[in-house]
Amino acid sequence: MVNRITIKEIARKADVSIGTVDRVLHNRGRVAEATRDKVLKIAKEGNYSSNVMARHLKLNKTYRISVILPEENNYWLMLKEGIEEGCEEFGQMGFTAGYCFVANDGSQAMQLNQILDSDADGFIIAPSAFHQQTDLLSKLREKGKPYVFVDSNIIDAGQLTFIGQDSYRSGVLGACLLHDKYLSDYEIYITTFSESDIKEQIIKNRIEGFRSYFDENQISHVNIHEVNLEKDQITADDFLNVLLKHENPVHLFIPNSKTYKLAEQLIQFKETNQLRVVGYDLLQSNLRLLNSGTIDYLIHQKPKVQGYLGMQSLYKNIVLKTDVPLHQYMPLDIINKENVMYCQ
Amino acid sequence: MVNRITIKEIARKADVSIGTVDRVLHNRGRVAEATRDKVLKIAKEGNYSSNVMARHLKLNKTYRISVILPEENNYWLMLKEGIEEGCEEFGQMGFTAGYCFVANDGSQAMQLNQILDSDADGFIIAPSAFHQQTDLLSKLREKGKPYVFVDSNIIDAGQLTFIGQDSYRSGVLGACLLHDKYLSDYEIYITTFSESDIKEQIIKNRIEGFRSYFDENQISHVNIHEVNLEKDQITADDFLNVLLKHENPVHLFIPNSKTYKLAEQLIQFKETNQLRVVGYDLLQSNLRLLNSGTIDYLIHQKPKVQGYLGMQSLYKNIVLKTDVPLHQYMPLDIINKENVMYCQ
DNA sequence: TCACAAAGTGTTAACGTACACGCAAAATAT
DNA sequence: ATATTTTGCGTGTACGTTAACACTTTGTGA
Repeated sequence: MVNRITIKEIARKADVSIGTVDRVLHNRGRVAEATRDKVLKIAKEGNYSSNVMARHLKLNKTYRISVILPEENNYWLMLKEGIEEGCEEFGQMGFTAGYCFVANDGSQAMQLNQILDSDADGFIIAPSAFHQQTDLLSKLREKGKPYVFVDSNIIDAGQLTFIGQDSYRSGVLGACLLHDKYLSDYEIYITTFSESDIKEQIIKNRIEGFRSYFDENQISHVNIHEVNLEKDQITADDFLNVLLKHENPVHLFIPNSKTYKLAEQLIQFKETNQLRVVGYDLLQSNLRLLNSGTIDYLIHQKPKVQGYLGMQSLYKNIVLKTDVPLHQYMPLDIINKENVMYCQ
Repeated sequence: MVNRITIKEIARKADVSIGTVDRVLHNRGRVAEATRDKVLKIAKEGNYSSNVMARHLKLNKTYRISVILPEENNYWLMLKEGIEEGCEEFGQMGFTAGYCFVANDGSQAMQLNQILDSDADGFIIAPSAFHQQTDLLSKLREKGKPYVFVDSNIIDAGQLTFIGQDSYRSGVLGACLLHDKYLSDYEIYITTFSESDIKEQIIKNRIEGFRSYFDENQISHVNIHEVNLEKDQITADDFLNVLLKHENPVHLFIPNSKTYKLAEQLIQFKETNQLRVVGYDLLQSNLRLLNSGTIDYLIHQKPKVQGYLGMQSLYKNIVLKTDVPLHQYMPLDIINKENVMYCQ
């Protein structure tokens, strides 16, 4: 990186003007084949790469990043925080971000069209923000605008990169946290709620991973139940009664961020049944339950870091023009009462 | 950050030349009091901050960062990796790093003097690299060079920032991971080795935190033992026998990265005693023991991220000239077999 | 043969900053 | 009164890149 060759030097070595070198390097034609080859050879030998500072100074361009998120809750605001941090760091390069929280009603299409019209230079998208079908992505592809997926992925959708967890493995981890070797027979309840399609898929993966742990390790003293409270039309109180009726001890795996929806029931559950509760995501409400000892472990996705990495990826793509890996898997963070205070 | 006022604009508004504005902003004198005030007022109103790109382009300066680490093992090489990543990202700004692994013999002073003479622009230092007393830090302070501590801290030593864990809280976490509510009386062995002063302090903090967990939660069915294998002159095999003789089940807390030194004994221990082993740091050898199920949890400090943050902090200080927090605490990462593959 | 396009190349002015230099006016010294 | 220094300020150039523009030379069609 140090002592890189400059256009001026290439020009001198090739005995042409910097204008010609520029035309060669930028493929804007009208250069004799022989000259072209000579310049390219020298550039390659000198390991030329354009000076980002100088280019940015000349172009004096600002880059607007449009961020598309589902709702303005605690979780997504943490992601936003990370993006803001990125703006601060890449602000010198002229990076700014604008946010759109997509409404879950008829106005989604209109909102997304507005975003398209605003013509940003890059996008950070949480796919679960798409409450209905959309052709936003294909339009972005047509325009050649880079977009990054955070939190959840869509396979082969032309994204620059995906930043998030491997949901299958996070399920395996959840299982491991609920595995008790010394306990004789015990029950595990997997509790879900109905969600949007994309989230549904993530939760399916988590559950698959969760079950695979017990299958692959041939653990048979565990009885796994799966309950979708909304689909099965069970109230939280009824569910609590089901849990308490068991003679065996009971563990709980809640493969979504909505643990808080069972808050009151969980507190009661914990009073009589000392077994573990594993949930997802450090929402404010979940944090309270963690601190009070109601939730034992949360699997955390570091939304703030996701946001930061999203900005960083766009910076690398747009400004540095370097490659970005297609998958940037976030660590599967285990959070409990004792390490939550240093959790990013 | 966007649409910042430029020197030229300030000059126009103040009805002076850019040279005068420059003299004011850089305090290089020979400006009339009245002019000075006028320029400063306009600069402040326009929220002036110098354009880092332009300045860097003009100065065309490269920054050399000198990295001082204890030894070239797995752990510190991960930290180096993070620094290299930072070099890549800030390479456009002319950042490069050079490494010095300090020998643990008489040549330390000579090595450190060489580093001083090489006259780098910033330093990343793992304080445990100082095997003997040194006045390197005071010399760096005299020269006004910024230095960052990673891994372990020295209080009030003039560092730009410290990047690492809160060792006390990490001990608390370790205790939590070894806390079994349903077990009747059981034993916990805290196993240490002799270390350099600075590391000794960290380990003392971890143990203090560890013990405080059981004290504060008034947990009395746990008997905690502390053994320094080197000081107490106990061989690993003898230690194993001590563990196996207990009638109560036994947990192990090894508050340093040297779990691997007990590898064979631990494997035997695990065969008869199914209780948990908690260690520190994802060394290659510890990783093997984790994957084989011998170690249950490792508390991980993300050395790679520490390295990256070190470079980032120096970049922010040297180039952006922004403030950096004095403490940047790393998360207390819980690593087990199931999440180790996505661990940074 | 001339006009005029096309191909191939060079020149130049920015972007915002830093800093050396120069020049006038005022202040001081001789 | 003249010489010299000091004070206050403006000018110009360079960093590396981009892109508009201008200039030659050759090719093409009427």
